[in-house]
Amino acid sequence: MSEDKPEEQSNIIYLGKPEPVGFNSKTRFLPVINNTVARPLPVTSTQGPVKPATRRGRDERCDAVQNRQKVLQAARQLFAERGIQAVTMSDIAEAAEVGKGTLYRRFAHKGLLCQALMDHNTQAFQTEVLSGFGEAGRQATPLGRLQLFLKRLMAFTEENAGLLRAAFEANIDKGSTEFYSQASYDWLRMTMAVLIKEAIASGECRPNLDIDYLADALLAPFQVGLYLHQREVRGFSTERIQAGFEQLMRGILL
Amino acid sequence: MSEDKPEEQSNIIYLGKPEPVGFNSKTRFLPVINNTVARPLPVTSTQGPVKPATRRGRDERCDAVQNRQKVLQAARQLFAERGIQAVTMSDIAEAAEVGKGTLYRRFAHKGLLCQALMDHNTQAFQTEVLSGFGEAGRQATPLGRLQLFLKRLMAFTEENAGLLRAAFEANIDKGSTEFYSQASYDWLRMTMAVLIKEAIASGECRPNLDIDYLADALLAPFQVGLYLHQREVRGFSTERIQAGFEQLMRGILL
DNA sequence: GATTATAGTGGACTATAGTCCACTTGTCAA
DNA sequence: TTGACAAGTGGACTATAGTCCACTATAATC
Repeated sequence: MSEDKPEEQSNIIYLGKPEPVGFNSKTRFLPVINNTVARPLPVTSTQGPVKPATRRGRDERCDAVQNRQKVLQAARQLFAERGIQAVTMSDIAEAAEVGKGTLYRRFAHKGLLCQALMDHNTQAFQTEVLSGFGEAGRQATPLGRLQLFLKRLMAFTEENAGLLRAAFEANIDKGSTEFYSQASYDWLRMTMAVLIKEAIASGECRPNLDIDYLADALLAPFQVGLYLHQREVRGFSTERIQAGFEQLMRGILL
Repeated sequence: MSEDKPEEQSNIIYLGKPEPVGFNSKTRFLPVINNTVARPLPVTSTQGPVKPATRRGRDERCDAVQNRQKVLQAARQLFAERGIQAVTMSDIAEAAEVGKGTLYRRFAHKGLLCQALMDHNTQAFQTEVLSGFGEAGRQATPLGRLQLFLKRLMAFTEENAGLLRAAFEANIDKGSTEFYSQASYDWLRMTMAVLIKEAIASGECRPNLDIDYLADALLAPFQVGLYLHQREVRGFSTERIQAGFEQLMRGILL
């Protein structure tokens, strides 16, 4: 990773890692760290004052902070006006009144910019998961929480469909396998793995499962391209998808 | 679809459609139609003489046929020399000694060109599936054939990894949901659906499954980006993937 | 074999992504 | 305060994808 390039965040706090403990454990309700912007940001939000220092301990310059905000604001507005696909990086730079170098320094490509725009929603999602889904989650069994997680993932996909789609496309453009190395996917996978593990521990799932494989495999049907195809092109309802997935978890074999 | 644009093939012959009958039925061992090149081509191969006429009944011009061959040959060689990613469409046009207009008329983007280069392998795959996997298939139960199918799909993915990856990336570039509308994916899904249906009929799978949903969901873990990530980045063996998928089909619930 | 409609051709051209680097600004520490 | 230097900036520039269209070759028809 080069010195001056936008760095991909990796200090997300995972559920149950490195020593997975009970999902309900108080100690696990940790803050979620933003994982979508170019630089480490505080827990609060993309908007807030930037505290975390760079390698040498120097604060992010305030003109840089301003420019980041101008870029995000311009992108939000242009996306709303013309649709995400129709907006180019140059458009955004121009509307934000910054140079392309500045834009690309923060957001190496449109996908990362889209991820940054989803930041607030992403954090809400992560926080909810880490909090164990509030009251509903506390009353549920581990398997119930796994199902709550997937339901919440579907809702997240629905409400961020446009940005997720654009982010996916831009990320794939950088290499189709690298998508699965991203922190955001990693977080989904780790969360899924913990939830499966706990469902095994509670006796609701079979023992001796290949958890790491199954975490991937069970997330795969929710991959944004396929999910949106099912919803928009094939006309599947969310209920149908949920029910179908339920069948998958139960297994197709008699 | 505009008149002069490369058309995406759609006259694949599906297993068991529109009236699905027994997989073993002799009548179903139909020829497979090429689904990867810009124009309808005969069953035999991309190389063979071109017969099928255009809408008005005129044969494809022989200079066009030659140029198609020159393009494919040039692409094959350049891909081998420099790697697929490093070769641009202009490189290919230049090496094939044709103009860019000619190149794009046949292959609207690199993905379709990659698909055309896999054509031979794709046909071999489809033929094998339609033939019921030869002797091994005839001795297997419907569920056994479903497993043979997925094993063969994995082998196909392994042997065409580079082209599949490039084709996937280029296709996603045109819209992440459209990938799943392609004839090639459609063929996989329909095949999967028939195999599940037959396994239900034979009593090996639960009845009342949402076959159309499950066909997608069970193919999703084999999506090329995820599969190659598991193989190359995470170091999963093909055996591990097969075993994990077996667990998925059995269901994770106790 | 001449005619004609039209498929096919090629390369100039446009659009966009993304890089590069000389220059400017802000922060720190002396 | 100020000097040094890292961080940040912006726009010219390069690379590539993909379009467009005047022109050419050829298959079908007369």
